[in-house]
Amino acid sequence: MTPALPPSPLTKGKGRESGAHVTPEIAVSKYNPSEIEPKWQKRWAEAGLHKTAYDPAKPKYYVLDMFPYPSGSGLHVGHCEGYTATDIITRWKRMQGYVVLHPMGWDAFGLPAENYAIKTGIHPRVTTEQAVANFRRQIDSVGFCYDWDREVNTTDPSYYKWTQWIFLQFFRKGLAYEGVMPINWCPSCKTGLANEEVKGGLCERCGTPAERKALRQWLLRITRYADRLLEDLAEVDWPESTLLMQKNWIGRSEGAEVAFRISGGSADGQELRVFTTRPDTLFGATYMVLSPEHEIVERITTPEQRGAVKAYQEQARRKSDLERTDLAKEKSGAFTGGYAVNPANGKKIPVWIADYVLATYGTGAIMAVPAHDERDFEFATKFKLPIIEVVKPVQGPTTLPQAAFIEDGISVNSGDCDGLATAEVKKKITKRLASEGSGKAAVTYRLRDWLFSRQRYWGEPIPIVHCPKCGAVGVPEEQLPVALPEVERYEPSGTGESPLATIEQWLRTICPKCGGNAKRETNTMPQWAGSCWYYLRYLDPENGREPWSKKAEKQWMNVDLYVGGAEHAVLHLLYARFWHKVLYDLGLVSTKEPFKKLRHQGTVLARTYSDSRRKYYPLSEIEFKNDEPYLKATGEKLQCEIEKMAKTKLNGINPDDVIMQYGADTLRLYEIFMGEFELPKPWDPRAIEGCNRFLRRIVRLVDEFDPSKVSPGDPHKRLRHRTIKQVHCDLDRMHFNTAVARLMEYVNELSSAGAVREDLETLTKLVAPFAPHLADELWERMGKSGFLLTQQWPVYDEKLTAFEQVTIVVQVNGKLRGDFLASPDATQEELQKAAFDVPKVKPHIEGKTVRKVIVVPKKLVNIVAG
RNA sequence: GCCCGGGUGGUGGAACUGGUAGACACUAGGGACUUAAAAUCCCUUGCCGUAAAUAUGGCGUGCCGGUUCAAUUCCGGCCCCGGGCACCA
Repeated sequence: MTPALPPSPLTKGKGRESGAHVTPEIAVSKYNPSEIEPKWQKRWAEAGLHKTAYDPAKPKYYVLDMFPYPSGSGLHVGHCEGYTATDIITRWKRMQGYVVLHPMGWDAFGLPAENYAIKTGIHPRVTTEQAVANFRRQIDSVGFCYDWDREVNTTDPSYYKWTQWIFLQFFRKGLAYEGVMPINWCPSCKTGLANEEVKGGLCERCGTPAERKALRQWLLRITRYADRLLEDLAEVDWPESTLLMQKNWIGRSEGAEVAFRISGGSADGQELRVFTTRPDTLFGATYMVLSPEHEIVERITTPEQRGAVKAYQEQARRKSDLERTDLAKEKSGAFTGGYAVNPANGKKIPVWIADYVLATYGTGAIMAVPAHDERDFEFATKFKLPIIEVVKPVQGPTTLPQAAFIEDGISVNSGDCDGLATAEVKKKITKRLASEGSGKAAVTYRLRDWLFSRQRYWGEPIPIVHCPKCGAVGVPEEQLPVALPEVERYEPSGTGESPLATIEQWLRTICPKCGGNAKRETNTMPQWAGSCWYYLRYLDPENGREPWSKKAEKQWMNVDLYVGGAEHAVLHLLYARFWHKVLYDLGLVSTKEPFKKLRHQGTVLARTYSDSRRKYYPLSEIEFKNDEPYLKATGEKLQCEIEKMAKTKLNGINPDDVIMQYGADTLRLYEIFMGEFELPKPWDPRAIEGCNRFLRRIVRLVDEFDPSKVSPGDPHKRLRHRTIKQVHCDLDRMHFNTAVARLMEYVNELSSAGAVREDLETLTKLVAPFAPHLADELWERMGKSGFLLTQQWPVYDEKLTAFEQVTIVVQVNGKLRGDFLASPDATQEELQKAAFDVPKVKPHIEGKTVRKVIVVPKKLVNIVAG
């Protein structure tokens, strides 16, 4: 029934030289990944196995990795973790009959290549090409099943032609506009930064403190989509923390806009509008604060206060973002001399300026309610401004006058609102303001428009022509792409403009509208631009007439699973969602959201070794005594920590080295066996060994297959079905580590108790998504033909996954005292009776009264006695 | 300061909606095979006791308290680590 297996190519391996004195019969099976992995990669490529063609007869699945920036240092094991996960899912889905789209490409515009060009004069295109080739080689060596026919590269003119085309659609809809405004400027990168790119006052990329600089810039009106970017988060299956970050970044607050009338001075009678989330505290507004940059400051300031106000404005201007955030603990400000009237009670209140009020949020002005806002409280205390309580806690004592009471409560000192609850007062006052024409309900967002221009060379040129007569004119679509010209030097020009501004020949052009002389836009797009729509280009990468066809979009969208680092939780994901919504409005895509399910891989950490001066050393310079690290050269004892992999910390692991030593299948297996996919986890070079051993045991199992060693029949039938079920369910939850553990248990059992053919075939199929090279090799070795990717994923029979007998544990007063075996169908009465008969249980209930017995079917019996 | 994650053996980590804590793996120790080594296989490995042959009692999931017959899991308070935000009115 079971045919004898042909001799294994696996048994050859290294043994070619030793073959002379080792007879095949007693050959120890060898697992030689360096032989079988290239062999199968070659066969897969020759068969075009990973090419995807849409098939309406099959369900579709779109699995996307965040495409990498091809850096010069190559792929690291952190990339491989996410790619391994999506590869496993892809193979698993394909075996289940899905047609799976799983592409890869390059986010290749960016600063490192450009900075390298500035240093060396080598064109970024050249370094990028080299880096891409290296990445490609590395990715292929891990055996990932990407459909390379769909490869995209954001720096390819045939790609950025469409990035520019999309920009023009934005421009046409009024979603891209020019503005001269103080922007975040990184003096080191010599370029403007979007709000999202400044972290704690520092440039996100290089850590240099950001400055303010007024330059002509392009902006995208992302704020117009704030509400939809928020609402549609309800449709997606994303990590809770990422959803929260997006929500916080958009920062919607509901409240009211209130108009205060200025009293006295040259601005007498003018309206001063503020935004507040607490209109209920209007009676407690005892002063107002404008941001130092507010346009009305000029007119409201009295001659006596002019000096102080000017000085304060100057001081605020000089403060960098860093100082405004980190160091601005102590409140500061200046009185303008002007007054405004509180519309609630007609009282005149002073108007101040202070930099704790931001020019860019709300209306750039606030009503200050020191009794119920911490910041206003602090400011009022410092400048001795009146504090009037208008909200009392529903019960218990208030925090005043020691601290502001910021909770909701019951209104006091608020005229006819006294005694009402905060929520009610908010509505009542807003309504009244509206009827008096001095206010209305309002919503404000923290989100700002997206600064979309960079003064850099290595990016997509913004396809705009500046004409003295017609203004900014979009480049006609048939003239796209506006290609990057060759330049002599890559440095930004002295004026802060991009190097493109120095290429006269390229710069000068004809206005598409009037035919007069005009100049090209010299700003380029930020790196995020290309990644805002790459997932759409994969659908139809060769299309020369349009960015993608409607048909392809309908067939493949949404992305069913998107995997990438959590560092993109705000930037890339917000920008891509924004573009997608604009494309939706243009009728170019049919879904509101691009990425249905999103998961982040956890960061891969590794040990670092540093001396007392915090200088890092590579493993090669370290020796271990009693497991403790010492520097070989000096014998100094080193400090060992577990940190994120970084070049500077010398703790990076190159997948090439792992593949050379253990093979790609072992690398893949270890990547996902390390720990839970979404959590950070340390790379332990020793633990890889276990994964390699596991694969070798599988090889032996097949190699030494001997049906006579196993008990008759199909002894592992239930275990087999249970294993299928568990692996399947774990993959569904992306719990790869436990799926592998289940496979290990199965292999352990088969190794000790022998296997039937069915076991080996099932095992090979189950292992295939994880270790595809080895699986295909074993499949062939078992006399089968074809690739496992085209085989059917094993199916389990639910009935057979149940145990024939289950262990029932017996507790007395919650403490484990014994156990017994029972049928899973045993009744509660039977279980209870059996529990009392367990010998070990008896002494614990002797002489006691049984008060209660709890029986949990298939699990336990708890006897409560006392 | 606020908002999220997370604290489980020597180590990485398991444990579905409360029901045998420590699956699976690594390390370490012991043994088998071998001329030897590697590989492989078997045993032990949370801690503390009693017994020391099979055995057996207690403690134990960051800390303190609560709910429950039963808590790694639920609730309240606190400590530590990682990430995000940081005057957003």
